[in-house]
Amino acid sequence: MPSARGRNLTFTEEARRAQLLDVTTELVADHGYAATSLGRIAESAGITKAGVLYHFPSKQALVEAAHARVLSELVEAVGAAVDAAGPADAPAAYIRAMVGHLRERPRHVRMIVEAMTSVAPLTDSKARWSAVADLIAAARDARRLTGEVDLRSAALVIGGGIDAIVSESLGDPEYDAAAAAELLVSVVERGLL
Amino acid sequence: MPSARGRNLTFTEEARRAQLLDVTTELVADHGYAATSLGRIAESAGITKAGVLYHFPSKQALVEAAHARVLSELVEAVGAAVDAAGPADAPAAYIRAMVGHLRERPRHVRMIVEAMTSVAPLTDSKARWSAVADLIAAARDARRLTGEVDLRSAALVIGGGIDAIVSESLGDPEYDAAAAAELLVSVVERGLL
DNA sequence: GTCTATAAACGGATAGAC
DNA sequence: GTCTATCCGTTTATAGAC
Repeated sequence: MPSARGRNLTFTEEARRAQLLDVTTELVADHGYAATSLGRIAESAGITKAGVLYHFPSKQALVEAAHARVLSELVEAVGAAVDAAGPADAPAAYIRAMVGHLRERPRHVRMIVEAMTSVAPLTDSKARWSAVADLIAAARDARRLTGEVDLRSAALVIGGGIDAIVSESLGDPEYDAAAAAELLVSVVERGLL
Repeated sequence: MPSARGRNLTFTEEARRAQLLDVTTELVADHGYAATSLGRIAESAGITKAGVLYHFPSKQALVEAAHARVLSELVEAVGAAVDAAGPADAPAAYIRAMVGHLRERPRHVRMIVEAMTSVAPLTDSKARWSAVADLIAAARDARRLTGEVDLRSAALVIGGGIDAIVSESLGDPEYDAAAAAELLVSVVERGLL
């Protein structure tokens, strides 16, 4: 597979890049974007600033790459769960997969938040809610129900609810996020939303 | 009223502080915490960096003060709306007041987000959801209903839903946030949640 | 009360050796 | 591929004049 550098990568180069994405995700998640300097990234990876900049053209490019990798992992996991469920159960599967995946990856959550607020503030919100809205519409269809509520608002509330549940379980590992996810599922299944 | 500086403030000093809180809120909301230097704050206020640091001991203290002012304005407005409503209607009043207040103050929203992620990452989430949980419990009591769902999770989902609605209306002023708020209200009134 | 001037450190990024 | 060395801009904060 060709890479972003326009040629094939050696194995060691590939390994370095993966390592840099790892340490960047960890540092940005734990200390924030602003507090994560190239120097700290280099130190954590065991090389120098210049060494880091050989693999990625800039700090921003590196952080964006780390962000993209975290995001693609999420959409892959959730997508698989949704596909495994039938259309009628897709919304429930989505909620459970999102909460389940993110709750187990606190650093991924913080990485996403940090990247959204510090490097990609213009992330298109529609990309997220419209996917959920489609799931709800398909589920209604599969169950031969006529929806009463606005799909966009329903999808937004579901997304916000998921975020709040995940965020809470990050701060309090004792919190039963799975039960909270079921609460959200029950609301969706009962028609509102 | 005694001030944080331990003595009474002159009128001009009070005015300067208020002006600095204003410009700081504006700059942090528009450009983010990291991109808001003391130099830019000073320039916007028409004084110098050293002048700013006479009024506030550090950049962080200034931003925290601006954050606190925005927050207290929010809790005052929402608190008044909740108090004006009866206990039975308090949850609905809370949702409407939150969405209404924040939708009209995009910069306050961004200021709060920026401060939460960059200067006060350890904000106690319980302070927010427990207040909402209390409102729901009191409303159930006033309506002689027995709640079935976990109050904490219900409060979290409501809060997350409000955040998502407000955030969406920030990015798309055409979006009918008031209607979305009514959707959330109807969910609460119908028992779940 | 606000300024000038400056300290002292840190940031990202580049050039070129090896 | 990674390093050393360095540049240059920017940052917060302080000292002391006015």
